[in-house]
Amino acid sequence: MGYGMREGLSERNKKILEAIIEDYIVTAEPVGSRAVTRRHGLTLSPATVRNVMADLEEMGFLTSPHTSAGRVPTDKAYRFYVDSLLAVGTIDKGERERIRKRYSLAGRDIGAVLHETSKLLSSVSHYMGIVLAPRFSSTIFRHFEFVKLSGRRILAILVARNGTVQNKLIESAEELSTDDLLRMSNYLNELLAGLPVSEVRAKILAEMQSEKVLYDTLLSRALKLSEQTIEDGGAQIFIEGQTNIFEQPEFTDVRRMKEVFRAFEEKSQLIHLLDRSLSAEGVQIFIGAETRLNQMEGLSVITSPYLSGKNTLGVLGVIGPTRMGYGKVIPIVDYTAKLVSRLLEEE
Amino acid sequence: MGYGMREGLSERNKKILEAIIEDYIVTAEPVGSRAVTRRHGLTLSPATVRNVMADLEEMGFLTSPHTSAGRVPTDKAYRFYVDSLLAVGTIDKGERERIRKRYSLAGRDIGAVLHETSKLLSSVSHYMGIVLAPRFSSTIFRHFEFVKLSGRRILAILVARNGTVQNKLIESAEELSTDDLLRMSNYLNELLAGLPVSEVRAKILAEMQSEKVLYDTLLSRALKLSEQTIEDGGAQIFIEGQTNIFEQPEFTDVRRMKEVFRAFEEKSQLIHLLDRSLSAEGVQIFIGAETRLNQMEGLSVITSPYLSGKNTLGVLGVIGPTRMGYGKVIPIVDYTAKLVSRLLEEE
DNA sequence: CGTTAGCACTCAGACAGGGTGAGTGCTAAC
DNA sequence: GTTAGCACTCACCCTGTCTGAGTGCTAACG
Repeated sequence: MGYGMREGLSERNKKILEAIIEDYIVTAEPVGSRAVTRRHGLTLSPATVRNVMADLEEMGFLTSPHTSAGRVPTDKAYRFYVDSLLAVGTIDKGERERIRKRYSLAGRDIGAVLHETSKLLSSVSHYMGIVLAPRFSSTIFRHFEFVKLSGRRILAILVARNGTVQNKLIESAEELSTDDLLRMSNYLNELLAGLPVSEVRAKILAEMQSEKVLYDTLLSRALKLSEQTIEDGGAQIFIEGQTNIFEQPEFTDVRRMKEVFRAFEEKSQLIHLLDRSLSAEGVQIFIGAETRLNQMEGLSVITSPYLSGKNTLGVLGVIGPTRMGYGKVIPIVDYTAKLVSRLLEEE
Repeated sequence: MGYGMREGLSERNKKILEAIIEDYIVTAEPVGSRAVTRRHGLTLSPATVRNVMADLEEMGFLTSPHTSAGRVPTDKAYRFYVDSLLAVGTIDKGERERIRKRYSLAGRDIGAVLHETSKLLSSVSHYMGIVLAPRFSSTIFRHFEFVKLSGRRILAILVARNGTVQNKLIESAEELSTDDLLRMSNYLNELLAGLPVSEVRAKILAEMQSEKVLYDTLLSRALKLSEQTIEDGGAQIFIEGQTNIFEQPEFTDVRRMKEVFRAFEEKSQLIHLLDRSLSAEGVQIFIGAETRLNQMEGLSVITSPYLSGKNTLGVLGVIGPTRMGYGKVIPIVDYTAKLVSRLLEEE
């Protein structure tokens, strides 16, 4: 047989595997030995290719849906392809221009930028675009404000330096005057200035113990209220272009479709997946089962974190079929992540 | 023929039409003459029923998909059914209890309540739940705040009396001190106190002309900035349970499904539809083409506005197949609308 | 005259059989 | 090691047949 050490593929075998994968990516149909010879002008006969294919199947790179169909790449094949075979293209200039232009409208609002990003990723890749927004707790505290709505109903507003806002309705034990609220705000603003939001809670709890506060009911009340306000609102996620998967032939089956949509209805799992790639550097690729989500069979995820300075803020990416145009999508995700990073840089 | 004046259906014909519709609602399959006699213990022979069915078809209440299938109700039939035949059930006590309980967790935050509502409508009806949130412009002004983020970047925050918040990032022409911003906020808060948000813009424009302002650059700047802030953020809409339509046999076809999901991806049309029923009183029903959305073929919408006092705030409802359990869903929508109204009452 | 039984007719859907073509694995020759 | 040749497999398509549900019409009935 034509391969040397275990799992080491000969050059020729790699070429053939690559041809099969790329053929399958465009046709979405099992690839036969004949098709492989036609494509990529391999000067081999179909019979030879068949021998190689049999080997590749044994090694777990290919399967055939039934005896007389061609071969289909497995997740393992895609993994190998992405790691060793794929020449990641560069994003072409026109495309880059188009992407950049889309942002000129979005303005500076971080939410708008991220929403636009997910739409953009979807429309450029023709798959689904996803963006995990920065956790509020990863921002820097900027401003606290209590607004009295009526009676004991108070709206607490928390502003971060990057312009994101979190607000919560709280019901205080007794009615407070506007003046009291103002003083409370001032106190908290001073106390918390410049702190990462993630540390705010600890700071508040610490302060509660301090002598100064123990004897000042107003301050202690302020702390109590603010403590109620701070709660990570949960990760926000933008998913766009879900209907694009209707175009993918492998999902024309209603059963599969159902599964996929169900998976996206419950976003928490997806968030979990994105969280995992939050700490990674650069583009990450999850193929099929590697996502560790069982409803994601047949789907791959390409992600990249985006940052501001050297702080990782969130993750963006594309979800598509495992049979995805990796060569094109990877640079898109990469470029977009860098662009978003730049846009959010100057806080 | 057995019917009197034009379009006036004899009692018997009504009974038969009703039987057909109700049969079709549960089976989702064309109803044959035989099936009609079996159900509802009509003491008629199939042959007689066939005659009646032929008449009903001619009148536009029924169609047959092909010669030897049974009959299927048309939109017109559902309309007639809903208007004249349907005995609207009452919502049973257990159900009511279950619904009420769901809200105990949601707290008072208006966004949370509405989101919960759409989920609830979906899960109780087994169709899709929709909620159109109140337009921000329909709220009462409560508080303005400028927060300086960095350099010339300012976050403008607008709080309404009901606790909703709108914020916008603006870039001022020149750098302003925190003090300046505070004075600007105070000025605006005084100026706009108690105004409906819809009138705020006009007020600002009017004030810009006043003498007092013309000679005070700070004030005029404040007005300019605030004017940039006020823009109706567009209607917000919650849609939940989209995957429920996978269960409906008439949508197992991938083509149909695609259409429906596409329709919901572009929400503006849906918003337009809900806007129309905003001014109506009580439960409204749109059957198929009555929605005036062509992708909504085969779907009906049941809506009801919810209010606070006598101010209409928004609309909520259910989207399901025309072949929907109207008798059950109508009271659910009605009850939920009343409940939500009560929850949002005490601002 | 409305109602009904009977009957011929229609048509979608299920089923079976034959043909086709793409593709395979094996073997023997190059 | 490579390739031509060949027998074989199997999904898919096409076709024809059968079945059953349902219809419309007509003639008889109370």
